[in-house]
Amino acid sequence: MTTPRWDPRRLNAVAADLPEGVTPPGTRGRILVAALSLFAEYGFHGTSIRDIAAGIGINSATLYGHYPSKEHILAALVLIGHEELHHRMQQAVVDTDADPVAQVAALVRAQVLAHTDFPLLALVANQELHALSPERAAPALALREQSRDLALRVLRRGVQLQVFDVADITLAAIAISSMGVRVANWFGPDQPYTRDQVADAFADFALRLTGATLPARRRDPGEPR
Amino acid sequence: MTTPRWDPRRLNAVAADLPEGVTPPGTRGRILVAALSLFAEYGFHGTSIRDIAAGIGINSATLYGHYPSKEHILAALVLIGHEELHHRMQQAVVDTDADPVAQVAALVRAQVLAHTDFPLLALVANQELHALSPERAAPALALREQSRDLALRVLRRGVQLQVFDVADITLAAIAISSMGVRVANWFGPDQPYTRDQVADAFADFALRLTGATLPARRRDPGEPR
DNA sequence: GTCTATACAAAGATAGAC
DNA sequence: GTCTATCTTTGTATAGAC
Repeated sequence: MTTPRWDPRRLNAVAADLPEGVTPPGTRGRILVAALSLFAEYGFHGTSIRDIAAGIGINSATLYGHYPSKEHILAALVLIGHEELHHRMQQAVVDTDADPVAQVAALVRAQVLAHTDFPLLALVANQELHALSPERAAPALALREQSRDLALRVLRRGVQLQVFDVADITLAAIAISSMGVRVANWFGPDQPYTRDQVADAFADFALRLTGATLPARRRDPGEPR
Repeated sequence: MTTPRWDPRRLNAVAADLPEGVTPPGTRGRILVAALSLFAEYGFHGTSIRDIAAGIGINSATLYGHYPSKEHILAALVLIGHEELHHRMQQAVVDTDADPVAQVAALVRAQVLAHTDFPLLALVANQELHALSPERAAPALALREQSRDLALRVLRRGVQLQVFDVADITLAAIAISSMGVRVANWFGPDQPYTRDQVADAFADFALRLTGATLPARRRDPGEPR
């Protein structure tokens, strides 16, 4: 790929952003951001080292002064993406008290907002991880497992406390996280929802899915069910 | 890519299969199946024309006697995938009576089973569509829109009949379909669920998500909520 | 329909000057 | 740190014989 062959259609997002504090200074950081944008749009194999260099106006050879290979650039992005999600989910549990309903809502909100705030990063982290060698994918996979365990623990506890009514917490966790993962594919300026509207709606969906008892809402007051 | 660089990790599935009746006879069909397997595992750009040819023991030049370009092979697969899903969803509604609850369950079951039965096809249709030029992606996108409209119509009617309690049917439809789309990424021989278990569980999840009134289940009988 | 041979472009990566 | 130049491999695709 030298020139984009057609308008981007893979996602509905604009600027390529990285979370605060993780972008390396100088050219290293600019390489990362340019690669993020291209990997998200065209995929790892659909992006050449020359595309990345051209994106920030440097020579392709200069790239190798900062990263030893194209795969190392992807590995850095994939790790940042997984770290950001895991960090937010951990923080969500820390910031919430021991009520399983509140914990599920906080986890789903955290996951959704991570995907609305950094959709390109989420997309690359999820969909291009397979292009990494096992050794370089391992750190991200370890984080992914920790995030999954966190969600499973919250669900399991809610079932034990009889707050939730789920026959299989593994399937429930998969279903809930699936809703969140896909947010990166459709959230963006071409649709009418704010990040908080999506986070609230999906937290509600997740709690309904768990069979948690919720305050009645959105119906005409007094209308019977 | 000449030799696989590492074990497949992108999905949890085995044989590359196409729906009955759509596989072209002879070499054309074998090309399609080989390409399906490779595109699913390594992506469109991660797969070379030589890889596909080697997968069925023919010369790469022979390929061009059957398809004019690599992109045409992908376009054929992407279209088949979207047709299969759309066909199953249409059939699901036709086979179900006018109860919105039954219709949602049937639609979700159809979507889940399409993804459990042809996970590689679903993955390629969803994740590699972006590699097609707009003209060649258009037929699949049209089918996708029809499938989405079908789901929205069912949801809207359920809300009007006050069977469902959803504040925003668009977000509900996105959440429900997200659960189903992701099935292709995790369903396979390495996990303990059957296709019907997943379909049933996800149909249940979807109905809970819509706020539909459901028969009590899975709780000790008589236990109050 | 399938092969051999090959053209031609693009890709990842390195050497060495500034 | 960045550039020019270049090496080498891989990729898409075609020509023409069998």
